[in-house]
Amino acid sequence: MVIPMTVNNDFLAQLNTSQRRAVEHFCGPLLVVAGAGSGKTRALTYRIAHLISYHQVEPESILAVTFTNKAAREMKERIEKLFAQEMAFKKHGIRFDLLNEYEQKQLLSKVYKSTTKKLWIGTFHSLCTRILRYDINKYQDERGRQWQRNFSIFDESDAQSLVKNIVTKQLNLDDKKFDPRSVRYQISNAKNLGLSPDQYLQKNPSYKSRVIAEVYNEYQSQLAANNALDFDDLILIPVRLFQQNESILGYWHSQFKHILVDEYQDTNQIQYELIRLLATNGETKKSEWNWQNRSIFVVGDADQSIYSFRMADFTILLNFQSDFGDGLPDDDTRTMVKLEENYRSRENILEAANHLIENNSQRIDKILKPTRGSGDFIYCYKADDEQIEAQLVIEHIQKLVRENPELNWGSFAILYRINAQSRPFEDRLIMNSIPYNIVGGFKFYDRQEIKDAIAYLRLIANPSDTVSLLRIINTPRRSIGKTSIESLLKAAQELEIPLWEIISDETSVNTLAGRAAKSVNKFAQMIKSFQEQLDSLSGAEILNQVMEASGYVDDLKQKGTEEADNRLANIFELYNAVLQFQEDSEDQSLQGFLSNASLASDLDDLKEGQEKVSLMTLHSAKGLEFPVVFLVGLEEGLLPHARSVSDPLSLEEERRLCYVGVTRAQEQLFLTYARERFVWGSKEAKMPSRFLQELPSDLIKSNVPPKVVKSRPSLTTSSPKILKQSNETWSVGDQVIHQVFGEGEITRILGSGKKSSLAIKFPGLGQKIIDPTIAPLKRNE
DNA sequence: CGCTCCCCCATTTTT
DNA sequence: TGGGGGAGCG
Repeated sequence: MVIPMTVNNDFLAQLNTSQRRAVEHFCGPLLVVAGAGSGKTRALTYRIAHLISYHQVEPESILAVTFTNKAAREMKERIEKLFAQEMAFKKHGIRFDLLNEYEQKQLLSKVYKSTTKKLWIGTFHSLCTRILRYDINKYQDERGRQWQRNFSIFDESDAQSLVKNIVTKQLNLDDKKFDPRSVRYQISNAKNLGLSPDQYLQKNPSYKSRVIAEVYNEYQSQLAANNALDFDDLILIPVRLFQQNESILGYWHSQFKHILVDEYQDTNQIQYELIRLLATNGETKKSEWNWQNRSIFVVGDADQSIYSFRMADFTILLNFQSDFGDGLPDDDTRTMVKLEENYRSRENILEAANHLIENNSQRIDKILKPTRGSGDFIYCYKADDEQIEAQLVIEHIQKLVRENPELNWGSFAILYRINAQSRPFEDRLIMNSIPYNIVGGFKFYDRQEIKDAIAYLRLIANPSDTVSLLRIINTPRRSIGKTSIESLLKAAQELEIPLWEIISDETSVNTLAGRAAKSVNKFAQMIKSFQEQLDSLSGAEILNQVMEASGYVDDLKQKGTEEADNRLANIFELYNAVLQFQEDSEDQSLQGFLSNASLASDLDDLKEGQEKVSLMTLHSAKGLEFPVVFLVGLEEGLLPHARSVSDPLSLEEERRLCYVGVTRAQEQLFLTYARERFVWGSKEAKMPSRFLQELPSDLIKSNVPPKVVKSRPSLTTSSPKILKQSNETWSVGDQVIHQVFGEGEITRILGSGKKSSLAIKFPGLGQKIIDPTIAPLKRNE
């Protein structure tokens, strides 16, 4: 598809110099250091559009890796729109938004078919899944284990129970000494470093590691037996495959000519290895690299690296210059661009953010340069406990909505360190019937009935998936009891074949299952019939039919409880999700939907323009922005989290987390903390977070009298005035309580004598002129 | 053999 | 504070 160059000139004109350098980059390596709100998504999308329309790059040879599915979707949509705008001008000679709805849709769908559909945009996990659906059958691990293309993706709880079973049942270990959760974590970390069980043991020689390596090894065997992979394998296996098979690597290397990585600071070793292999074809000598018609373009911000618990390593970003780039100092380099202009937040917010992050030692020097006005103060409130904290925040939101027509519920975000903090806010939002959206916590796909339904689908798609089989063989009740299952399972284990192979064979079942045989056979027959129709029925049809045929729906209908009704509704919602997926991706296969479902995150369905207050963790908030942000629970032990305070590096990550929170705010930022808080059912006294002291005090208005009273010289142009009236004396900087407007601070004294009045700034309400002789004011101590 | 009740344990962040 | 697992009962 060829698009006229005139278009490019249009969109390039909207960019600043640095953005333009990034967008116009064609071949070779480039690191884009992109501060919060500096328009990095714009740089990414424009560059992709530019590659295609100006440099005539084939869309299918572009690989763009994002951190969330949502980011991937947004990027596709934005690129789609860019091209549609171009085409509108070219074909109809008018602006895209002036076309009627039908013409718009038609253009978008045309662009989708010709361009965006062919782009490889997605998360590491989803892109790797796509690669594995082609090539996993060519892979063999160090112990000869193999997988088939229809592999299942095990979620964290599947993985967890597998590990737990190995630790406690198979190896009979003391689960106090070998906590299954921590063992699982160790295994995950090993995989993220690219280590096999043996390599892990070699690197950490100790008794404990020997045991963990043993569990790891057995865990891999069980995954293979289920023809299943965990999240980490999705990336580890392509890397191993590329390392062991030159021609497969060669194929994908020549497929992906232009590689873009968003949130590069959050990549871990194995992801880095994947990118390195694809970009360089595995050639380690830098001098041998051929960048002709190829590029590696990464975008990131070390100050927003908040995923080290997932083995993310921002030194990978810090090393980009020496890894891929020219390694020259900042002023001379041609392989790095810094985006420092911030288009999101008010100056006061940026100043606070810059000030805070300067307390970190490990970073690339970079400041956020304001492009908007200074804005209001940052307000900081101390509450007695988490209930009062929530009340304060919600009342404030109501007040702001009442008094600012440009704000609606969707303008607000409440950000916290841990999910458990959400409850009091939720309670109060419900009490006041304010619509809200909570991201995280329990996910849709974690619900029992959804996991059951998915288990049916997984078993149909992948008969080796014994974990799924065991989940649903007697759900709903088919009087297939423990003992019958036990004996079938034992046979399968002895023969080292998947349980399904026993269960799907009538004779074997008759021999082993006793009275349950009839039920087992009937069940197997049902699953078989769906397996036969795997290619002829769509995912949605299979789901619909299997939920009926299995008796799952009838079972719930018969129960008739409110809970059962809810579950039915959820299953229907799942059905809608399959339909939606089929429509969006044009992928009708069950397989496609299952992969998508496994990799879906809660954040992905956070819809914009919903006019709902958003509640989420700081981690979930990355990449988002809101006019008004409440950063809550700023207490020692919470932010920074108690588990991080003893380690300087973790503490820096907590500070980055706080920085991420601060930089989400466009217009106004509120900070809150509680004096005491319920933790595990008992009240605990809390100290204000150390990060509060790291913010510039002259930008912050607090409801706690500061120890040293500082007035802002910039606000009082003349020498400080004092207003004396009746028996009260008022001066600039005084904290007051107004009967109607609440707490405020005197910012100015106007006039003199009888005619004088006070300018008082009320948090969130702005500045008001008040005559203290008419409106009673109280001093706020 | 399945269900319910009770006790104990756990909370950092997530693709 | 809630969910999961184990024990005991119907």
